[in-house]
Amino acid sequence: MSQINIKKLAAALGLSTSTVSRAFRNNSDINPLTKERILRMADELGYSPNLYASNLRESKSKTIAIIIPEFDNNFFSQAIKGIEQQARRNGYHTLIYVTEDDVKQEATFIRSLCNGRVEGVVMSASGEGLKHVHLNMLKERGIPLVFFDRCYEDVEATCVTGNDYESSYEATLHLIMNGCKRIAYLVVNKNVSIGKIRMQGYLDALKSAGLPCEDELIIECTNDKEEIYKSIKRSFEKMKPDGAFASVERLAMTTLRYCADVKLEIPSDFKLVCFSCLEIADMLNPPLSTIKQPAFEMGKRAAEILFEALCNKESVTEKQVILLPSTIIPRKSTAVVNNTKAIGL
Amino acid sequence: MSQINIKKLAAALGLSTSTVSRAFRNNSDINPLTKERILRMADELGYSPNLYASNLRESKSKTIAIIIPEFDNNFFSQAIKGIEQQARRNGYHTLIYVTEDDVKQEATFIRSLCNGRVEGVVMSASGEGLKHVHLNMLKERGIPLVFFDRCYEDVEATCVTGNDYESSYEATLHLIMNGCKRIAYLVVNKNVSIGKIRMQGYLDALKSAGLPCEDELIIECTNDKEEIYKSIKRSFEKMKPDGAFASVERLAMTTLRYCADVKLEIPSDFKLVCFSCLEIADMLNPPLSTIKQPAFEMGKRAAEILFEALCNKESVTEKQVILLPSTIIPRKSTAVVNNTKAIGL
DNA sequence: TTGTATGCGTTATCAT
DNA sequence: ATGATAACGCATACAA
Repeated sequence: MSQINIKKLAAALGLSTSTVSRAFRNNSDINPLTKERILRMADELGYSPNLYASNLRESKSKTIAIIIPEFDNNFFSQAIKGIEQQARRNGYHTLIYVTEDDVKQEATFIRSLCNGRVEGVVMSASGEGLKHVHLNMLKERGIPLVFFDRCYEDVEATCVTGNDYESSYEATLHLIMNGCKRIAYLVVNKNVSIGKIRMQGYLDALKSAGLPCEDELIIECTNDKEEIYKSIKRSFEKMKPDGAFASVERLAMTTLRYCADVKLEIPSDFKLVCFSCLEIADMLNPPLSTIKQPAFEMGKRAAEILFEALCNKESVTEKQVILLPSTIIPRKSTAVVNNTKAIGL
Repeated sequence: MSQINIKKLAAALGLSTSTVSRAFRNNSDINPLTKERILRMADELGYSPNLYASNLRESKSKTIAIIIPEFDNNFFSQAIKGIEQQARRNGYHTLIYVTEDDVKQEATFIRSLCNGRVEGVVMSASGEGLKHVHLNMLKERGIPLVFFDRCYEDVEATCVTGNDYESSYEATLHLIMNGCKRIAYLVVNKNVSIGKIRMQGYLDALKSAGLPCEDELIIECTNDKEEIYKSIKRSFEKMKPDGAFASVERLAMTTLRYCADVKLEIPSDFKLVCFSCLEIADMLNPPLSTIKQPAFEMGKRAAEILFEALCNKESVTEKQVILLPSTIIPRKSTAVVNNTKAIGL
């Protein structure tokens, strides 16, 4: 099936390719009638300009990429939604890549984007490797990069993230105020930017309340569900925490399961708060206290910044850090109870 | 900054462009040492082949598109994950488009894909308009299409979906067996393929149990949260159902909220079951009985089929319908209770 | 194994 | 307002 191209269309109309080309571009001078005639015929023959020829000619792709570490998370769905919506508004296409928390994958993806495939990248970092050379390739190619949520500190790029330190501090303090004295911190990887910052908030809150921070109350989990459960079980049995602050929703869910299994009553025996974008946190049993990040906003904002950079290529691309405030929503899982048992009568 | 291209690289090496080109393609004959020399120099000068020139030359893009109606849904996150993973394995890139349930958007997206941007499309349909001409464009261009979950019946394309009719029938029967006599059916749009099929299962189950089906127990909702709540309230106040089958998770969540608001006890006064991929359905209050679709599998399978078609271009592209079975997971929200109130003592 | 020459489909420049 | 032509960067058929 011989593809239709501009030459054939021109021939069929008895016109030149330049005229036909003009019909598909808005600005050029062309007789409205001719244009109409061309478009009609194009429609009939099923012609539309070949994308790759145009892109080659104009050296632009009208495409951006989103790179995220995972997908199992409400946060990322919502953020992507914000990015995609913004891209659509700007007439851009959106490529999506999931690294599954693998920095090597991330590097591979980035490399595959540098040959003109995209004009910009919005990304949430996948790890905390030390050399982020792969990201420099983008800069060399003049491809702007905007981080959201998880950033690499050593990379010069604007980052749209949450006020994680403050939120973590507050959430921990919230647990303390409501009576917790032995608070566990649940984290996937305490060396990754986000795990680290959130931990700092936790540590500082403990300190400011004069509570000791015990290493074994910092529970580092993997991404594997079984493993998470085991880590929690091990640490809880030994350390007997009376509360926990989970840096990631998934860890809180496993904690809830563990508590149910060992009949640890929430909130009387144990309190729990976590970062989460779950819309139905209030319908859980018990209703879960959450730190809610503005995920959609974050994605949208990151994309907006990217498109600004794309418009004024000349604009100063200084590294900016934009913090969008999270909201702490206290629910039953951290409520104060008249805990007669604990008081002793 | 004058971009580096194959000519400059060749010049820098004192070689011809063809030799350089060969170094980046695996099959061609080339002296390994030359190749190595070229690659090293390329790395140094930051050269990689221009994507659009290559694509134009080879007329292939190594890209597929995913088109989905919405993003707020666990089902789609998981399905996309399956598709993206499969694409990655096949060395393809993945464009994503969200229609927000707008068939016009869908058509616009499709059109923008027909100029060579993608080699294939995986999509979940956004509506039930009658003319799906926009999809014929794909066929004309020889771009294979695979539906997942929601299909257009009039379009000749393979569809990977759930055994929705059977699941709906069973779920409704489950409610009946557990004592419900006035069962509501909650649906976003009863004319869309999936809403229609699921309704048929519901209706047939009622019929086979000898229960009447009352029109006003079929509650058609929009996508707007407020509206959903109002529709449910209106119908529930008038029709006093003692159970409901929700074709979409979101509707069930609103139902739960409504029940809480009006102190309708679940499962004693009212039972609820719904389609949902929520992993934490068992942690809701009450634990929610669900029909769980294999979302990840569905996406994966749809992508696999697409890539098969992409490999053997010649393969018979007959319309196939592949049904992946869902699992009904009964939980407390549909449990039988010793309902002394109801029995009258 | 390497080089030469041509064309992929489009758009911009220049001429008419 | 329209047409002729060159160039975008690459990959292949063919020649050496």
